Amino acid sequence: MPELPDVELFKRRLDAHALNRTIRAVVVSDARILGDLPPEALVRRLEGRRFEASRRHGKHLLVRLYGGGWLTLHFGMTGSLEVFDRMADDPPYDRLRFDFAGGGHLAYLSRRLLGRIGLADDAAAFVAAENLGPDALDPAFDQAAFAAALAGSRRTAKAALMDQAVVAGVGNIYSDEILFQAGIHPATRLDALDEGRLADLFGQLKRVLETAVAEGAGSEQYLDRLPKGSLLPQRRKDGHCPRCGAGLHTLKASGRTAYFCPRCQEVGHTAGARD
DNA sequence: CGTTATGTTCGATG
DNA sequence: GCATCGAACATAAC
Repeated sequence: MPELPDVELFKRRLDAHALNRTIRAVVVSDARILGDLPPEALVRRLEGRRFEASRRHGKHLLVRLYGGGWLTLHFGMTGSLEVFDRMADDPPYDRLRFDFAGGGHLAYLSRRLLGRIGLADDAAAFVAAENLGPDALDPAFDQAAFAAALAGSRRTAKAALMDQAVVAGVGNIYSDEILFQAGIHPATRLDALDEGRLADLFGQLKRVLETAVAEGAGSEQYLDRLPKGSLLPQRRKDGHCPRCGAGLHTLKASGRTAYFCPRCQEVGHTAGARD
């Protein structure tokens, strides 16, 4: 369930329950989540040590270890972090678990195993190696940076928002909300947007994500915490536009489904008009 | 049985 | 070079 707002929730959970606590054991119950990293290498690196601080960059969570080095977590489509006290409460799809001295557990859950956990020496180097653009909520990521990242691009607005190299943190779900709030049809080509529309898009990108984080909403859970007038609680077949009541439409873009209001989101100059 | 699913990568194609 | 599409990964729910 991970887009930027979800990962922010995971970060807060980890910060509240796992920082500064001695890691008594690391239990890898499905090594596939580590990719090529041998489980013993991770265990050796973490056991007996403590997490010092965490940082989120887009959909990635980076956790600094006392003494240097970072644990990196990415959640794929079905990953999450959960905390619990009694092993009887260990949730399903627990792939890797931290047991802390004095009690308490933190588990990385993932049904489909599409995410990854790893180690990194340096956070900035990791972000660069992953080819991630600026985090969507980084204050240094401003409108000028957004415009620069999109300059000359002819892709659709939806594709650009979801490109982690352009801006890190937005996925299929929240890109729909951002485009809805900006009144832009998902298939609108970027080169059809004038400066004002691009500024609107950037403003909604920030506002939608800030609001989701402030309200503690995710991309699947807690959608009812989003303000009235949000698309996401209605984002389903038979959903209706929260603004005008029209039935929502969908379109497919490289395997993903976009939901949009056919009346509130201008078609504008769209791509893919050949079919 | 078929379709769809919050992510990302890779090869093929236009 | 740019952009898109479909398949792949793994595991479900409907």
